[in-house]
Amino acid sequence: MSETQEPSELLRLRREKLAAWRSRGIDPFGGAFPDTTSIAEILTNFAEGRKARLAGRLLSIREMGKSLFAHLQDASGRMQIYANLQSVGDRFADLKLLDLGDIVGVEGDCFQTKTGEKTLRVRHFDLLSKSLRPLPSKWHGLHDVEARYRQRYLDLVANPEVREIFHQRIRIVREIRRFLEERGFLEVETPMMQPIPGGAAATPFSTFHEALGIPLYLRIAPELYLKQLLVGGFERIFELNRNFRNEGLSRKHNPEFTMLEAYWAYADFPRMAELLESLICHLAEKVCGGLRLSSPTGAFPSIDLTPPWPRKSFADCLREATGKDWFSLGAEERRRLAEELGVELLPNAEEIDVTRHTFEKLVEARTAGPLFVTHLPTELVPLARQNREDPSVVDVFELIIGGQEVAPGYSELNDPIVQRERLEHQAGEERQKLDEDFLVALEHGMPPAGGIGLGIDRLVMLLTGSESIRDVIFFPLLRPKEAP
RNA sequence: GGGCAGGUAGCUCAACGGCAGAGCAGGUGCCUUUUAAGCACUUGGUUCAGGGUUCGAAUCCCUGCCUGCCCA
Repeated sequence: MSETQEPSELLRLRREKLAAWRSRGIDPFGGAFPDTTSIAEILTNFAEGRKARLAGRLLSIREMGKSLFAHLQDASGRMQIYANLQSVGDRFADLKLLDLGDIVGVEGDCFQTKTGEKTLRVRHFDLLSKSLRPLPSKWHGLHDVEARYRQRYLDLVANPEVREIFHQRIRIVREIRRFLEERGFLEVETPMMQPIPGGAAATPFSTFHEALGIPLYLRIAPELYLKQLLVGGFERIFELNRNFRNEGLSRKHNPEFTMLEAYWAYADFPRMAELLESLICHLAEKVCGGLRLSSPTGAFPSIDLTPPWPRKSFADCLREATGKDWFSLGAEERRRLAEELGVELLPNAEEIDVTRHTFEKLVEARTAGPLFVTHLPTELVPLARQNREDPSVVDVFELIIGGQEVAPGYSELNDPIVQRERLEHQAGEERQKLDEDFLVALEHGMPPAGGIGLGIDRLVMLLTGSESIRDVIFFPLLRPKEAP
């Protein structure tokens, strides 16, 4: 709202009511209102005549002459309140100055209306915060997608299903921490600002440290630091926090996103697959109430997480998808085959990217899963251990659920000489930066270890049936609206 | 970056070349167990912005901004 413009009548009237409260000697932005009970608790342990104090936001008001019904919403739910001339006496007139959206504290006793609704008869009330702007429609909620993301608080007030998704997200994150801690993993924190952004292939955000006079980058992955902690003697660690990638926005991408990485010394990738399988099943049962998920995009009928989940090699997947023994074909044959099967390729795509895109399009996108795809080509995964029998593949898995890559898991590469070569001779789009400090650490000896990464936002999308990453991040990045 | 769809009252949406409307919210009045309360009356618009076509534009055209979806 620009300063010079005449405020709308709606806003003007609310400010007039604000002044009316003040003229009655009441601060419309009141102080504390302690010792309240949650609405959920009162409704659960409801008793006729029970005394209670509640605080929350007014979501509806039904005036009826000398009495009034309203609904109050707090963090735990909503409850009807009732007041009449007898119950609040002189202050009944003040009730007329309340608006939808006002935050009030009430005190009174419980009763049931003749239709059976559990209700609080108000004996005393305080205005705790005057709302100067109207709430979204009380039964349509807030549909405007842009407003929902830009003013998430309105989305949360008006749309209960949105609140529920974020509660689920909170439970998922909490359960991940508990699950790992119960198994002896320690949560650690490593740098978010790194001199060399390593551990993944992505464009970083850059910043600058004035005192040292050096550029720094927001991390694209914590991997190289977590491995240094393995070198230092930590054996089971995880980090569950934000990564940053300076890339486009989409249904599946937000520039900052939450990632779990866990490392387990002396374990290997099959062990990590078991850990991940039991973690995700645990989350589904704990948070979604079962192992059957609906596919968020609607691309698959439903997803059954009942373990054990199948394991299949990358080569076998491609053989089934293309009908040919992919890796025995020449580069030209692969490209031709991929294009015949509808994979779009850039003319200058490197060989490994032809394989990668073919896999993504013909296997990943079509797999409802869950499926552990194992033994990816070595060039695709520079930080994983090569297979003993076949050094052209690495001892890793890629977990696919709902047509999406959900989590990678590795037998980590701990040979410093091979690691250096692999980082120096990378090809294709997944090229990573060389971090000398990391290589020196490996030279001091890193125990063999298994590692996993789990994108939390996409996991939450999957477990809550959300179609967009913006529905599981409170404040997704949007282009800022220009000031008028 | 490309394609498609969209942006109208606080909210949810109509009107699609001919008076800018409805429901809810808001205001006034009536109403002491209502609950999408009810009844009566009623306020509220830079139709995203700018330009063009036209007797006349929310509507058609162009440019820009923002959003969503699909593709890269």
